[in-house]
Amino acid sequence: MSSEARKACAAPCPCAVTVEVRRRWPSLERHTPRGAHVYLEGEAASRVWYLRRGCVVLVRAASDDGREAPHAVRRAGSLLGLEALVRDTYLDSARVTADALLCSVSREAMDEWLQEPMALRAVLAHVLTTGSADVPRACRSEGTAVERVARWLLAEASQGAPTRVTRRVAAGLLGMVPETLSRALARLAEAGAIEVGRSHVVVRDLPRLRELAGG
Amino acid sequence: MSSEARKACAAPCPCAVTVEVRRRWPSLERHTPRGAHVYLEGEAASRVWYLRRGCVVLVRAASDDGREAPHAVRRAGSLLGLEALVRDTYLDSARVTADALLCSVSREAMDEWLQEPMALRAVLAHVLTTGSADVPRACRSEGTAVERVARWLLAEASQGAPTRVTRRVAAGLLGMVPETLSRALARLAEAGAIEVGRSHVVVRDLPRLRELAGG
DNA sequence: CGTCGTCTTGATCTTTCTCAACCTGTGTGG
DNA sequence: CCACACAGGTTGAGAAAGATCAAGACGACG
Repeated sequence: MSSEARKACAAPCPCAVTVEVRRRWPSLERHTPRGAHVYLEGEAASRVWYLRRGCVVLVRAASDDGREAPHAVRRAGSLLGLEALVRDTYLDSARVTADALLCSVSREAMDEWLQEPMALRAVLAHVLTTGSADVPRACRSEGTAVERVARWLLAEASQGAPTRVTRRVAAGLLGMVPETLSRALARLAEAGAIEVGRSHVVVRDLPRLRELAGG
Repeated sequence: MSSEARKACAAPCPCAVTVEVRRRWPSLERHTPRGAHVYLEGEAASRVWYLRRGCVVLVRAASDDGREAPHAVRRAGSLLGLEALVRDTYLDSARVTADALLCSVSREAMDEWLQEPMALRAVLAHVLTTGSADVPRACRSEGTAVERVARWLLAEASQGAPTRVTRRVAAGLLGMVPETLSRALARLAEAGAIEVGRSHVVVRDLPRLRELAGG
């Protein structure tokens, strides 16, 4: 992979995968409404999806009490269900949180597509990049709730597109309950770092936010 | 990737990467003693390593207070520092926890090696597999300390080779302090599921352990 | 045999979870 | 067009889990 290609992959979007997919995949697109599931945890992993538009959250059953814990957000330009290449069942459920435009191929077609060295490289780069960009480990030893939320907001801000997820999902990503997230946001707001509304969060004072995220 | 190749990749070891590496990489091996670092977080990502023997833990600085949080264990047969393919610096530090036998190649050589479709596939499979096999998210919403420890022990047991890591590292992986891990192990022991010594943990009653991990 | 580092155990304190009530914007049906 | 139900969000008080601090025990190693 050339240094140039590496840079292209690291860029938020359009990344190499997008380019490759655009060029190669049959344009069998499907609109999927908010709330719908793309695939379910434990289901036979038979297809791989490409998310052209919208937003999808990956959730995994927390335990047998039926609750679920979201653990990653996938935005436009992402491949979903890649575990189909190495496993027989999906590891998590993918739920649409913002109306999505998806195209998919069967595992076999994906295998075939990966005969192309360029495609294979693009996918590898994609996996390495998204894997490392995921939400950092969410546990108490990573700091207090306020610090973790501040860090998450910083990561969001640096990504450009604001994540449109509900409080419940955001809290899940951060490993806390919605109430705690709400309180943390309130603290950050009263410190003047952000502005919080029922349905929006805007960063007001970036240095201050960084400061609150720091220690 | 054929169904057969997929199965081979999913197998614990030797996986496709091992086979490929054995065949292709120049056998420039280097012994690295326990405690040494393979690479450091933030360092220029110039090489990729293959861990032939031993055990390595990946740690990431928790915050600016100097503490570090381990977030994954890599055993024999793993590739280390793959972020070199998509980034300019390493995302975490790799520290040897059991005397290791490593061989490494420069980023450029790795790029070149990846010209081989087989190699590329093996690496993709490897990344997808290890990525999904990592320790599950460690946060309170994933259950109590006892449950998380029980789950971790089950995962360990199913992997065959017992992880030889210190309590400190194990606790870090699970997102708790060593004291909490110690107490959780004591609880599991008094429930008869395991036997705990200063330097060993043996599963005694698998069904009981599963039960304690469950809800 | 003594020292050091790791592990364990106990007491206390902080944080977050839980449960409950209340608020607010949205959508529905009369 | 308005009343109403409803889901998602906020806020408060109490409980529980884990972190912290401190002391002691065990094992490795010189």
